[in-house]
Amino acid sequence: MKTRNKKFYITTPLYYVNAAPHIGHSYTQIATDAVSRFRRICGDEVFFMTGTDEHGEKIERAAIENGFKKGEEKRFTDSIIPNFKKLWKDLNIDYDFFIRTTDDYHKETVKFILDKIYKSGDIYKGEYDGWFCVPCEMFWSHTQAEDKVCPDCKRPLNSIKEANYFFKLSKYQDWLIDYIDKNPDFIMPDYRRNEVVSFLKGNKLNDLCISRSKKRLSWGIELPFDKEYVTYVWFDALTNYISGPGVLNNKKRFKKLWPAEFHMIGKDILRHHAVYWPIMLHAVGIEPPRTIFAHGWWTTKGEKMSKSKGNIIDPYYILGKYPVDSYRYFLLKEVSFGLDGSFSEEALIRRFNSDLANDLGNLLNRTLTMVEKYFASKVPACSKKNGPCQEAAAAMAGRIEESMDRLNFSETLSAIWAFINRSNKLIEVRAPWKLNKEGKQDELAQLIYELVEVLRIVTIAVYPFMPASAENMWGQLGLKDFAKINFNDIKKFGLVKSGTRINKGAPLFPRIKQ
RNA sequence: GGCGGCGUAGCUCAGCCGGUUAGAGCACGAAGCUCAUACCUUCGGAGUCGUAGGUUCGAGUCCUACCGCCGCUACCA
Repeated sequence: MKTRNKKFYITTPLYYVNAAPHIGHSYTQIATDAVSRFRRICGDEVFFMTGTDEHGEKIERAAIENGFKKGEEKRFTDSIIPNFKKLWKDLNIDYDFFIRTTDDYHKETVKFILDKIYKSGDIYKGEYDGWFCVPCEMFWSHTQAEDKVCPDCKRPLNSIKEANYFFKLSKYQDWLIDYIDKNPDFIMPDYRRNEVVSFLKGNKLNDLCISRSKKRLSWGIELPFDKEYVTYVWFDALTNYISGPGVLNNKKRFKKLWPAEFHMIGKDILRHHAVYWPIMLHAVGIEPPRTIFAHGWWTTKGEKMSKSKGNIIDPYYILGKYPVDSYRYFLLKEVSFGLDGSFSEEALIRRFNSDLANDLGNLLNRTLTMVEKYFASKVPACSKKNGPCQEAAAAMAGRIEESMDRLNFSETLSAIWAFINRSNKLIEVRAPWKLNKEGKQDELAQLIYELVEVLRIVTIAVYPFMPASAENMWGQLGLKDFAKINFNDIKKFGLVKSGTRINKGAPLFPRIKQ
Protein backbone atom coordinates (compact mmCIF):
# COMPACT_ATOMS: atom_id res chain seq x y z
CA MET A 1 0.00 0.00 0.00
CA LYS A 2 1.22 3.45 -0.86
CA THR A 3 1.53 5.85 2.02
CA ARG A 4 -1.42 8.14 2.62
CA ASN A 5 -1.73 11.66 3.92
CA LYS A 6 0.33 12.99 1.11
CA LYS A 7 -0.16 15.37 -1.72
CA PHE A 8 -1.76 13.74 -4.70
CA TYR A 9 -1.58 15.43 -8.08
CA ILE A 10 -3.67 13.89 -10.84
CA THR A 11 -4.55 15.18 -14.28
CA THR A 12 -6.80 14.49 -17.21
CA PRO A 13 -5.84 15.42 -20.75
CA LEU A 14 -6.82 18.87 -21.89
CA TYR A 15 -9.78 18.35 -24.16
CA TYR A 16 -9.73 19.78 -27.61
CA VAL A 17 -12.67 22.11 -27.86
CA ASN A 18 -13.53 21.77 -31.51
CA ALA A 19 -16.57 19.60 -30.79
CA ALA A 20 -18.98 18.61 -28.04
CA PRO A 21 -17.76 16.30 -25.27
CA HIS A 22 -18.59 12.62 -25.76
CA ILE A 23 -18.52 9.41 -23.76
CA GLY A 24 -14.74 9.13 -23.99
CA HIS A 25 -14.19 12.51 -22.36
CA SER A 26 -16.67 11.69 -19.64
CA TYR A 27 -14.98 8.34 -19.01
CA THR A 28 -11.61 9.90 -18.27
CA GLN A 29 -13.25 12.50 -16.07
CA ILE A 30 -15.25 9.96 -14.08
CA ALA A 31 -12.27 7.69 -13.54
CA THR A 32 -10.09 10.58 -12.44
CA ASP A 33 -12.83 11.86 -10.18
CA ALA A 34 -13.21 8.46 -8.52
CA VAL A 35 -9.48 8.27 -7.79
CA SER A 36 -9.45 11.84 -6.49
CA ARG A 37 -12.41 11.33 -4.20
CA PHE A 38 -10.91 8.12 -2.91
CA ARG A 39 -7.62 9.84 -2.10
CA ARG A 40 -9.37 12.73 -0.44
CA ILE A 41 -11.27 10.50 1.97
CA CYS A 42 -7.98 8.74 2.62
CA GLY A 43 -6.65 12.06 3.83
CA ASP A 44 -4.49 12.99 0.86
CA GLU A 45 -4.23 16.58 -0.26
CA VAL A 46 -5.53 16.20 -3.79
CA PHE A 47 -4.94 18.48 -6.72
CA PHE A 48 -7.14 17.31 -9.58
CA MET A 49 -6.54 19.32 -12.72
CA THR A 50 -8.45 19.26 -15.97
CA GLY A 51 -8.96 21.79 -18.72
CA THR A 52 -9.04 22.57 -22.40
CA ASP A 53 -6.63 22.61 -25.31
CA GLU A 54 -7.52 25.58 -27.49
CA HIS A 55 -4.85 26.28 -30.06
CA GLY A 56 -4.17 24.78 -33.45
CA GLU A 57 -5.49 24.39 -36.93
CA LYS A 58 -8.62 22.48 -36.11
CA ILE A 59 -9.76 25.09 -33.63
CA GLU A 60 -9.01 27.85 -36.08
CA ARG A 61 -11.08 26.09 -38.67
CA ALA A 62 -13.90 25.22 -36.29
CA ALA A 63 -14.10 28.89 -35.31
CA ILE A 64 -14.56 29.92 -38.93
CA GLU A 65 -17.14 27.19 -39.47
CA ASN A 66 -19.06 28.49 -36.50
CA GLY A 67 -19.24 31.99 -37.91
CA PHE A 68 -16.29 33.59 -36.14
CA LYS A 69 -13.75 35.66 -38.01
CA LYS A 70 -10.02 35.12 -38.11
CA GLY A 71 -8.63 36.57 -34.91
CA GLU A 72 -11.75 35.69 -32.94
CA GLU A 73 -10.67 32.15 -32.04
CA LYS A 74 -10.59 32.91 -28.34
CA ARG A 75 -14.20 34.11 -28.48
CA PHE A 76 -15.08 30.84 -30.15
CA THR A 77 -13.39 28.70 -27.50
CA ASP A 78 -14.94 30.89 -24.79
CA SER A 79 -18.30 29.89 -26.20
CA ILE A 80 -17.48 26.16 -26.13
CA ILE A 81 -15.98 25.88 -22.65
CA PRO A 82 -19.32 26.13 -20.81
CA ASN A 83 -20.45 22.89 -22.53
CA PHE A 84 -17.58 21.06 -20.94
CA LYS A 85 -17.90 22.68 -17.55
CA LYS A 86 -21.60 22.00 -17.41
CA LEU A 87 -21.13 18.35 -18.23
CA TRP A 88 -18.46 18.00 -15.56
CA LYS A 89 -20.86 19.55 -13.08
CA ASP A 90 -23.68 17.24 -14.12
CA LEU A 91 -21.36 14.25 -13.80
CA ASN A 92 -20.28 15.39 -10.33
CA ILE A 93 -16.67 15.86 -11.38
CA ASP A 94 -15.03 17.58 -8.44
CA TYR A 95 -11.86 19.03 -9.94
CA ASP A 96 -9.64 21.55 -8.20
CA PHE A 97 -8.25 23.47 -11.10
CA PHE A 98 -9.33 24.17 -14.66
CA ILE A 99 -6.59 25.17 -17.04
CA ARG A 100 -6.98 26.64 -20.51
CA THR A 101 -4.06 26.75 -22.91
CA THR A 102 -5.13 30.30 -23.71
CA ASP A 103 -4.45 31.38 -20.12
CA ASP A 104 -1.61 33.90 -19.89
CA TYR A 105 0.48 32.03 -17.32
CA HIS A 106 0.33 28.96 -19.51
CA LYS A 107 1.40 30.79 -22.64
CA GLU A 108 4.25 32.36 -20.71
CA THR A 109 5.31 28.95 -19.44
CA VAL A 110 5.35 27.44 -22.92
CA LYS A 111 7.53 30.30 -24.15
CA PHE A 112 9.79 29.94 -21.15
CA ILE A 113 10.27 26.21 -21.75
CA LEU A 114 10.82 26.69 -25.47
CA ASP A 115 13.36 29.37 -24.82
CA LYS A 116 15.19 27.28 -22.30
CA ILE A 117 15.41 24.28 -24.62
CA TYR A 118 16.36 26.50 -27.55
CA LYS A 119 19.21 28.05 -25.58
CA SER A 120 20.44 24.67 -24.45
CA GLY A 121 20.68 23.64 -28.08
CA ASP A 122 18.01 20.94 -28.18
CA ILE A 123 15.86 22.89 -30.59
CA TYR A 124 17.33 23.60 -34.00
CA LYS A 125 16.14 24.93 -37.34
CA GLY A 126 15.76 22.37 -40.07
CA GLU A 127 13.62 21.52 -43.02
CA TYR A 128 10.20 19.96 -42.78
CA ASP A 129 9.49 17.64 -45.62
CA GLY A 130 5.99 16.36 -46.19
CA TRP A 131 2.71 16.66 -48.04
CA PHE A 132 0.12 19.37 -47.97
CA CYS A 133 -3.51 19.28 -49.08
CA VAL A 134 -4.42 22.70 -50.39
CA PRO A 135 -8.24 22.36 -50.23
CA CYS A 136 -8.12 20.87 -46.71
CA GLU A 137 -5.20 23.04 -45.61
CA MET A 138 -3.80 19.99 -43.90
CA PHE A 139 -0.28 18.70 -43.46
CA TRP A 140 0.36 15.02 -43.89
CA SER A 141 3.49 13.05 -43.23
CA HIS A 142 4.96 10.60 -45.70
CA THR A 143 3.64 7.65 -43.74
CA GLN A 144 0.18 9.13 -43.52
CA ALA A 145 -0.03 9.80 -47.22
CA GLU A 146 1.58 6.79 -48.83
CA ASP A 147 -0.56 7.07 -51.95
CA LYS A 148 0.22 10.76 -52.29
CA VAL A 149 -3.46 11.56 -51.89
CA CYS A 150 -5.11 13.29 -48.97
CA PRO A 151 -6.32 10.74 -46.39
CA ASP A 152 -9.32 13.02 -45.82
CA CYS A 153 -10.53 14.12 -49.20
CA LYS A 154 -8.56 11.73 -51.44
CA ARG A 155 -7.36 14.53 -53.70
CA PRO A 156 -3.72 14.71 -54.82
CA LEU A 157 -1.26 16.28 -52.40
CA ASN A 158 1.42 18.89 -52.94
CA SER A 159 4.92 18.14 -51.82
CA ILE A 160 6.10 20.73 -49.38
CA LYS A 161 9.44 21.67 -47.95
CA GLU A 162 9.56 24.39 -45.38
CA ALA A 163 11.98 25.68 -42.76
CA ASN A 164 10.86 24.67 -39.26
CA TYR A 165 12.13 24.12 -35.76
CA PHE A 166 12.82 20.66 -34.42
CA PHE A 167 13.20 19.27 -30.95
CA LYS A 168 15.95 16.67 -30.48
CA LEU A 169 13.97 13.67 -29.36
CA SER A 170 16.62 11.34 -30.68
CA LYS A 171 19.22 12.66 -28.28
CA TYR A 172 17.27 11.32 -25.31
CA GLN A 173 16.01 8.04 -26.69
CA ASP A 174 18.42 5.84 -24.74
CA TRP A 175 17.79 7.81 -21.58
CA LEU A 176 14.03 7.19 -21.93
CA ILE A 177 14.41 3.47 -22.59
CA ASP A 178 16.51 3.23 -19.48
CA TYR A 179 14.09 5.31 -17.45
CA ILE A 180 11.10 3.15 -18.38
CA ASP A 181 13.12 0.07 -17.58
CA LYS A 182 13.95 1.35 -14.12
CA ASN A 183 10.45 2.66 -13.41
CA PRO A 184 8.02 -0.11 -14.32
CA ASP A 185 5.05 1.93 -13.05
CA PHE A 186 5.80 4.81 -15.36
CA ILE A 187 3.46 3.47 -18.03
CA MET A 188 0.39 1.46 -17.11
CA PRO A 189 -1.14 -0.98 -17.86
CA ASP A 190 1.90 -3.17 -18.55
CA TYR A 191 0.75 -4.17 -22.03
CA ARG A 192 0.86 -0.50 -23.01
CA ARG A 193 4.32 -0.14 -21.49
CA ASN A 194 5.47 -3.07 -23.60
CA GLU A 195 4.17 -1.38 -26.73
CA VAL A 196 6.04 1.80 -25.96
CA VAL A 197 9.23 -0.07 -25.17
CA SER A 198 9.11 -2.11 -28.35
CA PHE A 199 8.49 1.06 -30.30
CA LEU A 200 11.45 2.78 -28.69
CA LYS A 201 13.75 -0.17 -29.15
CA GLY A 202 12.68 -0.86 -32.71
CA ASN A 203 12.85 2.66 -34.15
CA LYS A 204 15.29 5.47 -34.21
CA LEU A 205 13.29 8.47 -33.05
CA ASN A 206 12.85 11.28 -35.50
CA ASP A 207 13.14 14.74 -34.08
CA LEU A 208 9.83 16.42 -33.46
CA CYS A 209 8.72 19.36 -35.56
CA ILE A 210 7.52 21.84 -32.95
CA SER A 211 6.78 24.88 -35.07
CA ARG A 212 4.07 25.91 -37.52
CA SER A 213 4.58 28.72 -39.95
CA LYS A 214 2.33 31.69 -39.35
CA LYS A 215 1.72 31.80 -43.07
CA ARG A 216 -0.59 28.88 -42.55
CA LEU A 217 -1.49 29.02 -38.91
CA SER A 218 -1.50 32.00 -36.63
CA TRP A 219 -3.72 30.63 -33.84
CA GLY A 220 -1.08 29.46 -31.42
CA ILE A 221 1.68 30.49 -29.08
CA GLU A 222 4.40 32.42 -30.85
CA LEU A 223 7.89 30.96 -30.66
CA PRO A 224 9.95 33.18 -28.35
CA PHE A 225 12.92 33.01 -30.70
CA ASP A 226 11.15 33.45 -34.05
CA LYS A 227 8.08 35.60 -34.63
CA GLU A 228 7.29 33.89 -37.90
CA TYR A 229 6.13 30.74 -36.18
CA VAL A 230 3.68 29.46 -33.59
CA THR A 231 4.13 26.39 -31.40
CA TYR A 232 2.97 22.94 -32.40
CA VAL A 233 -0.17 22.23 -30.36
CA TRP A 234 1.12 19.12 -28.61
CA PHE A 235 4.17 20.89 -27.30
CA ASP A 236 1.83 23.62 -26.10
CA ALA A 237 -0.75 21.27 -24.59
CA LEU A 238 1.61 18.91 -22.75
CA THR A 239 3.23 21.79 -20.96
CA ASN A 240 -0.05 22.35 -19.11
CA TYR A 241 0.84 19.67 -16.59
CA ILE A 242 3.56 21.89 -15.16
CA SER A 243 2.19 25.32 -16.03
CA GLY A 244 -1.05 24.59 -14.18
CA PRO A 245 0.52 23.93 -10.77
CA GLY A 246 2.69 26.98 -11.42
CA VAL A 247 6.20 26.01 -12.49
CA LEU A 248 6.64 29.63 -13.51
CA ASN A 249 4.14 31.66 -11.51
CA ASN A 250 3.63 29.63 -8.32
CA LYS A 251 6.90 27.89 -7.60
CA LYS A 252 5.94 26.97 -4.08
CA ARG A 253 2.85 25.09 -5.20
CA PHE A 254 4.69 23.51 -8.08
CA LYS A 255 7.43 22.27 -5.83
CA LYS A 256 4.88 20.66 -3.58
CA LEU A 257 2.83 19.05 -6.33
CA TRP A 258 5.37 17.83 -8.85
CA PRO A 259 5.86 15.10 -9.91
CA ALA A 260 2.24 14.25 -10.69
CA GLU A 261 1.12 10.90 -9.34
CA PHE A 262 -1.05 10.17 -12.38
CA HIS A 263 -1.65 11.44 -15.86
CA MET A 264 -4.89 9.81 -16.89
CA ILE A 265 -5.21 9.49 -20.65
CA GLY A 266 -6.88 7.51 -23.42
CA LYS A 267 -4.77 4.96 -25.25
CA ASP A 268 -4.85 7.09 -28.41
CA ILE A 269 -2.53 9.72 -26.92
CA LEU A 270 -0.06 7.43 -25.21
CA ARG A 271 2.79 8.25 -27.56
CA HIS A 272 2.69 11.94 -26.77
CA HIS A 273 2.59 11.33 -23.04
CA ALA A 274 5.01 8.46 -22.76
CA VAL A 275 7.63 9.61 -25.26
CA TYR A 276 7.48 13.32 -26.08
CA TRP A 277 6.48 14.52 -22.65
CA PRO A 278 9.14 12.87 -20.49
CA ILE A 279 11.79 13.91 -22.98
CA MET A 280 10.55 17.50 -22.94
CA LEU A 281 10.76 17.48 -19.16
CA HIS A 282 14.15 15.84 -19.14
CA ALA A 283 15.46 18.47 -21.55
CA VAL A 284 14.61 21.19 -19.05
CA GLY A 285 15.74 19.21 -16.03
CA ILE A 286 12.37 18.32 -14.51
CA GLU A 287 11.66 14.77 -13.46
CA PRO A 288 8.88 12.82 -15.26
CA PRO A 289 5.45 12.17 -13.73
CA ARG A 290 5.11 8.98 -11.69
CA THR A 291 2.53 7.15 -13.77
CA ILE A 292 0.86 7.59 -17.10
CA PHE A 293 -2.24 5.43 -17.20
CA ALA A 294 -3.76 4.79 -20.62
CA HIS A 295 -7.34 3.57 -20.52
CA GLY A 296 -9.29 1.90 -23.29
CA TRP A 297 -12.17 2.94 -25.49
CA TRP A 298 -15.87 2.27 -25.46
CA THR A 299 -17.33 0.62 -28.49
CA THR A 300 -20.94 0.24 -29.59
CA LYS A 301 -22.06 -3.00 -31.16
CA GLY A 302 -18.43 -3.98 -31.61
CA GLU A 303 -17.53 -0.83 -33.49
CA LYS A 304 -15.35 2.08 -32.55
CA MET A 305 -17.39 5.21 -32.02
CA SER A 306 -16.81 7.85 -34.62
CA LYS A 307 -18.55 10.85 -36.05
CA SER A 308 -18.65 9.40 -39.53
CA LYS A 309 -20.40 6.25 -38.33
CA GLY A 310 -22.86 8.34 -36.39
CA ASN A 311 -22.71 5.98 -33.43
CA ILE A 312 -21.33 8.37 -30.85
CA ILE A 313 -22.96 8.19 -27.44
CA ASP A 314 -23.91 11.60 -26.12
CA PRO A 315 -23.46 11.72 -22.34
CA TYR A 316 -26.47 14.02 -22.12
CA TYR A 317 -28.65 11.42 -23.76
CA ILE A 318 -27.67 8.94 -21.03
CA LEU A 319 -28.03 11.49 -18.25
CA GLY A 320 -31.47 12.35 -19.58
CA LYS A 321 -32.62 8.74 -19.14
CA TYR A 322 -30.61 7.33 -16.25
CA PRO A 323 -29.28 8.58 -12.92
CA VAL A 324 -25.76 9.98 -13.09
CA ASP A 325 -24.47 7.37 -10.65
CA SER A 326 -25.73 4.51 -12.79
CA TYR A 327 -23.57 5.88 -15.60
CA ARG A 328 -20.54 6.37 -13.36
CA TYR A 329 -20.99 2.91 -11.87
CA PHE A 330 -21.40 1.24 -15.21
CA LEU A 331 -18.29 2.77 -16.77
CA LEU A 332 -16.07 1.87 -13.83
CA LYS A 333 -17.48 -1.58 -13.11
CA GLU A 334 -18.13 -3.03 -16.54
CA VAL A 335 -14.53 -3.50 -17.63
CA SER A 336 -11.14 -3.75 -16.04
CA PHE A 337 -9.74 -0.22 -16.34
CA GLY A 338 -7.37 -0.14 -19.27
CA LEU A 339 -9.27 -2.50 -21.57
CA ASP A 340 -11.85 -1.52 -24.15
CA GLY A 341 -15.49 -1.89 -23.20
CA SER A 342 -18.74 -2.36 -25.01
CA PHE A 343 -21.35 0.24 -24.22
CA SER A 344 -25.06 -0.34 -24.57
CA GLU A 345 -28.15 0.81 -22.76
CA GLU A 346 -29.16 -2.81 -22.25
CA ALA A 347 -25.89 -3.53 -20.46
CA LEU A 348 -26.25 -0.41 -18.35
CA ILE A 349 -29.77 -1.38 -17.35
CA ARG A 350 -28.66 -4.93 -16.53
CA ARG A 351 -25.91 -3.66 -14.26
CA PHE A 352 -28.21 -1.14 -12.69
CA ASN A 353 -30.94 -3.62 -11.89
CA SER A 354 -28.78 -6.43 -10.64
CA ASP A 355 -26.03 -4.56 -8.78
CA LEU A 356 -27.56 -1.26 -7.74
CA ALA A 357 -31.27 -2.00 -7.36
CA ASN A 358 -31.27 -5.64 -6.26
CA ASP A 359 -28.08 -5.86 -4.24
CA LEU A 360 -27.29 -2.44 -2.79
CA GLY A 361 -30.55 -0.49 -2.99
CA ASN A 362 -32.57 -3.35 -1.68
CA LEU A 363 -30.17 -3.98 1.20
CA LEU A 364 -30.55 -0.38 2.32
CA ASN A 365 -34.29 -0.48 1.90
CA ARG A 366 -34.92 -3.75 3.73
CA THR A 367 -32.62 -2.76 6.57
CA LEU A 368 -34.24 0.63 7.08
CA THR A 369 -37.68 -0.93 6.95
CA MET A 370 -36.69 -3.25 9.79
CA VAL A 371 -35.32 -0.38 11.85
CA GLU A 372 -38.64 1.29 11.23
CA LYS A 373 -40.84 -1.69 12.03
CA TYR A 374 -38.94 -3.32 14.84
CA PHE A 375 -37.33 -0.34 16.54
CA ALA A 376 -39.58 2.64 15.80
CA SER A 377 -37.04 4.12 13.35
CA LYS A 378 -34.28 4.35 15.91
CA VAL A 379 -31.01 2.44 15.58
CA PRO A 380 -31.06 -0.12 18.39
CA ALA A 381 -28.35 -0.56 20.97
CA CYS A 382 -26.02 -3.48 20.70
CA SER A 383 -23.61 -5.03 23.14
CA LYS A 384 -21.06 -6.71 20.93
CA LYS A 385 -19.29 -4.40 18.56
CA ASN A 386 -16.81 -6.66 16.91
CA GLY A 387 -17.18 -9.90 15.06
CA PRO A 388 -17.46 -11.32 11.56
CA CYS A 389 -18.91 -8.14 10.07
CA GLN A 390 -16.00 -6.12 11.33
CA GLU A 391 -13.54 -8.66 10.02
CA ALA A 392 -15.24 -8.70 6.63
CA ALA A 393 -15.16 -4.91 6.49
CA ALA A 394 -11.47 -4.81 7.32
CA ALA A 395 -10.73 -7.40 4.64
CA MET A 396 -12.70 -5.33 2.15
CA ALA A 397 -10.78 -2.19 3.10
CA GLY A 398 -7.52 -3.95 2.30
CA ARG A 399 -8.78 -5.11 -1.07
CA ILE A 400 -10.00 -1.61 -1.88
CA GLU A 401 -6.68 0.01 -1.06
CA GLU A 402 -4.76 -2.56 -3.02
CA SER A 403 -6.91 -2.40 -6.15
CA MET A 404 -7.25 1.40 -6.08
CA ASP A 405 -3.48 1.72 -6.09
CA ARG A 406 -3.57 -0.13 -9.41
CA LEU A 407 -6.61 1.84 -10.59
CA ASN A 408 -8.51 -1.38 -11.03
CA PHE A 409 -11.94 0.05 -10.31
CA SER A 410 -13.92 -3.01 -11.31
CA GLU A 411 -11.93 -5.06 -8.82
CA THR A 412 -12.55 -2.48 -6.12
CA LEU A 413 -16.25 -2.57 -6.80
CA SER A 414 -16.25 -6.37 -6.77
CA ALA A 415 -14.72 -6.27 -3.31
CA ILE A 416 -17.42 -3.89 -2.12
CA TRP A 417 -20.15 -6.02 -3.65
CA ALA A 418 -18.82 -9.15 -2.02
CA PHE A 419 -19.34 -7.34 1.27
CA ILE A 420 -22.84 -6.22 0.27
CA ASN A 421 -23.83 -9.69 -0.83
CA ARG A 422 -22.42 -11.19 2.33
CA SER A 423 -24.77 -8.90 4.22
CA ASN A 424 -27.82 -9.90 2.20
CA LYS A 425 -26.95 -13.48 3.02
CA LEU A 426 -26.56 -12.63 6.68
CA ILE A 427 -30.16 -11.48 6.79
CA GLU A 428 -31.38 -14.78 5.34
CA VAL A 429 -29.34 -16.81 7.77
CA ARG A 430 -30.29 -14.85 10.88
CA ALA A 431 -33.94 -14.36 9.82
CA PRO A 432 -34.77 -11.23 11.80
CA TRP A 433 -38.52 -11.67 11.19
CA LYS A 434 -38.25 -14.94 13.06
CA LEU A 435 -36.28 -13.36 15.90
CA ASN A 436 -38.97 -10.75 16.15
CA LYS A 437 -41.77 -13.32 16.32
CA GLU A 438 -39.92 -15.30 18.91
CA GLY A 439 -39.30 -12.20 20.97
CA LYS A 440 -35.52 -12.48 20.82
CA GLN A 441 -35.02 -8.76 21.11
CA ASP A 442 -31.34 -8.71 22.03
CA GLU A 443 -30.37 -10.88 19.14
CA LEU A 444 -32.57 -8.84 16.82
CA ALA A 445 -31.08 -5.57 18.03
CA GLN A 446 -27.58 -6.91 17.53
CA LEU A 447 -28.31 -7.95 13.97
CA ILE A 448 -30.06 -4.75 12.97
CA TYR A 449 -27.29 -2.67 14.48
CA GLU A 450 -24.71 -4.63 12.53
CA LEU A 451 -26.64 -4.08 9.33
CA VAL A 452 -26.80 -0.33 9.88
CA GLU A 453 -23.07 -0.34 10.48
CA VAL A 454 -22.54 -2.36 7.33
CA LEU A 455 -24.46 0.27 5.40
CA ARG A 456 -22.46 3.10 6.95
CA ILE A 457 -19.32 1.32 5.80
CA VAL A 458 -20.68 0.58 2.34
CA THR A 459 -21.64 4.22 1.94
CA ILE A 460 -18.05 5.31 2.50
CA ALA A 461 -16.77 2.59 0.20
CA VAL A 462 -19.00 3.52 -2.75
CA TYR A 463 -18.61 7.26 -2.28
CA PRO A 464 -15.73 7.73 -4.76
CA PHE A 465 -17.77 6.03 -7.45
CA MET A 466 -21.25 7.30 -6.66
CA PRO A 467 -20.98 10.45 -4.56
CA ALA A 468 -24.59 11.55 -4.97
CA SER A 469 -25.99 8.16 -3.98
CA ALA A 470 -23.60 7.97 -1.06
CA GLU A 471 -24.87 11.26 0.26
CA ASN A 472 -28.43 10.04 -0.14
CA MET A 473 -27.62 6.82 1.76
CA TRP A 474 -25.85 8.72 4.49
CA GLY A 475 -28.93 10.86 4.97
CA GLN A 476 -31.31 7.91 5.00
CA LEU A 477 -29.19 6.28 7.65
CA GLY A 478 -29.72 9.39 9.74
CA LEU A 479 -26.03 10.22 9.79
CA LYS A 480 -24.55 13.71 9.85
CA ASP A 481 -21.43 15.45 8.58
CA PHE A 482 -21.30 13.71 5.24
CA ALA A 483 -18.51 16.07 4.18
CA LYS A 484 -16.28 14.57 6.84
CA ILE A 485 -16.50 10.92 5.83
CA ASN A 486 -13.17 9.17 6.09
CA PHE A 487 -11.88 5.97 4.60
CA ASN A 488 -10.35 4.83 7.85
CA ASP A 489 -13.83 4.66 9.35
CA ILE A 490 -14.40 1.61 7.17
CA LYS A 491 -12.03 -0.26 9.43
CA LYS A 492 -13.86 0.80 12.58
CA PHE A 493 -16.99 -0.91 13.79
CA GLY A 494 -19.63 0.59 16.05
CA LEU A 495 -19.53 4.24 15.05
CA VAL A 496 -23.26 4.68 14.57
CA LYS A 497 -24.78 5.87 17.82
CA SER A 498 -27.65 3.86 19.22
CA GLY A 499 -30.81 5.87 19.15
CA THR A 500 -29.95 7.56 15.87
CA ARG A 501 -33.19 8.30 14.08
CA ILE A 502 -33.11 6.95 10.57
CA ASN A 503 -34.61 8.88 7.73
CA LYS A 504 -35.87 6.32 5.25
CA GLY A 505 -36.65 7.76 1.86
CA ALA A 506 -37.67 6.54 -1.55
CA PRO A 507 -35.78 3.50 -2.87
CA LEU A 508 -32.24 4.52 -3.77
CA PHE A 509 -32.17 2.83 -7.16
CA PRO A 510 -35.68 1.99 -8.38
CA ARG A 511 -35.54 -0.90 -10.80
CA ILE A 512 -35.66 0.02 -14.46
CA LYS A 513 -38.33 -1.91 -16.31
CA GLN A 514 -37.29 -2.94 -19.78
C1' G B 1 5.90 -8.32 -43.04
C1' G B 2 8.02 -7.51 -37.73
C1' C B 3 6.96 -7.42 -32.37
C1' G B 4 3.17 -8.40 -28.55
C1' G B 5 -1.49 -10.35 -26.84
C1' C B 6 -5.94 -13.21 -27.01
C1' G B 7 -9.20 -17.62 -28.37
C1' U B 8 -12.20 -21.26 -21.22
C1' A B 9 -20.08 -22.49 -19.76
C1' G B 10 -25.71 -18.86 -23.88
C1' C B 11 -23.10 -13.76 -22.76
C1' U B 12 -18.78 -11.08 -20.24
C1' C B 13 -14.64 -12.82 -18.22
C1' A B 14 -11.08 -15.15 -13.67
C1' G B 15 -7.80 -19.09 -13.69
C1' C B 16 -0.29 -17.02 -10.17
C1' C B 17 5.32 -20.53 -10.34
C1' G B 18 1.84 -27.28 -14.47
C1' G B 19 -1.05 -31.29 -9.70
C1' U B 20 -7.47 -33.53 -6.32
C1' U B 21 -14.41 -33.84 -9.58
C1' A B 22 -12.24 -26.34 -14.45
C1' G B 23 -14.47 -21.21 -11.53
C1' A B 24 -17.33 -16.10 -10.98
C1' G B 25 -21.09 -12.62 -12.50
C1' C B 26 -25.21 -12.17 -15.73
C1' A B 27 -28.93 -15.13 -18.23
C1' C B 28 -31.85 -19.79 -17.58
C1' G B 29 -34.59 -23.81 -14.37
C1' A B 30 -36.32 -25.44 -9.41
C1' A B 31 -37.07 -24.75 -4.18
C1' G B 32 -37.18 -21.69 0.23
C1' C B 33 -38.28 -17.07 2.64
C1' U B 34 -41.29 -12.60 3.44
C1' C B 35 -37.76 -7.54 6.32
C1' A B 36 -37.32 -5.80 1.05
C1' U B 37 -37.45 -2.50 -5.18
C1' A B 38 -41.38 -9.85 -8.47
C1' C B 39 -36.36 -8.64 -3.91
C1' C B 40 -33.08 -11.98 -1.25
C1' U B 41 -31.11 -17.03 -0.12
C1' U B 42 -30.18 -22.10 -1.57
C1' C B 43 -29.76 -25.81 -5.25
C1' G B 44 -29.24 -27.13 -10.52
C1' G B 45 -27.84 -27.74 -15.79
C1' A B 46 -24.52 -27.29 -19.41
C1' G B 47 -17.80 -26.20 -21.21
C1' U B 48 -13.63 -32.47 -25.88
C1' C B 49 -10.53 -25.03 -21.84
C1' G B 50 -9.45 -22.59 -30.90
C1' U B 51 -7.14 -27.15 -33.93
C1' A B 52 -3.12 -30.82 -34.36
C1' G B 53 1.17 -32.61 -32.31
C1' G B 54 5.02 -32.65 -28.33
C1' U B 55 7.44 -32.38 -23.15
C1' U B 56 5.86 -34.61 -18.36
C1' C B 57 3.97 -39.47 -13.60
C1' G B 58 0.46 -35.40 -14.62
C1' A B 59 -1.15 -29.43 -19.02
C1' G B 60 -6.48 -24.20 -19.97
C1' U B 61 -1.60 -23.78 -17.31
C1' C B 62 5.08 -25.23 -20.72
C1' C B 63 7.01 -26.11 -26.28
C1' U B 64 6.02 -26.35 -31.83
C1' A B 65 2.87 -25.73 -36.03
C1' C B 66 -1.71 -24.18 -37.92
C1' C B 67 -6.61 -21.44 -37.90
C1' G B 68 -9.25 -17.05 -36.18
C1' C B 69 -9.36 -12.26 -33.66
C1' C B 70 -6.95 -7.82 -31.59
C1' G B 71 -3.00 -4.14 -30.39
C1' C B 72 1.66 -1.51 -31.73
C1' U B 73 4.67 -0.48 -36.08
C1' A B 74 5.66 7.78 -34.83
C1' C B 75 5.49 13.32 -35.68
C1' C B 76 -3.40 13.82 -36.84
C1' A B 77 -6.11 16.70 -31.84
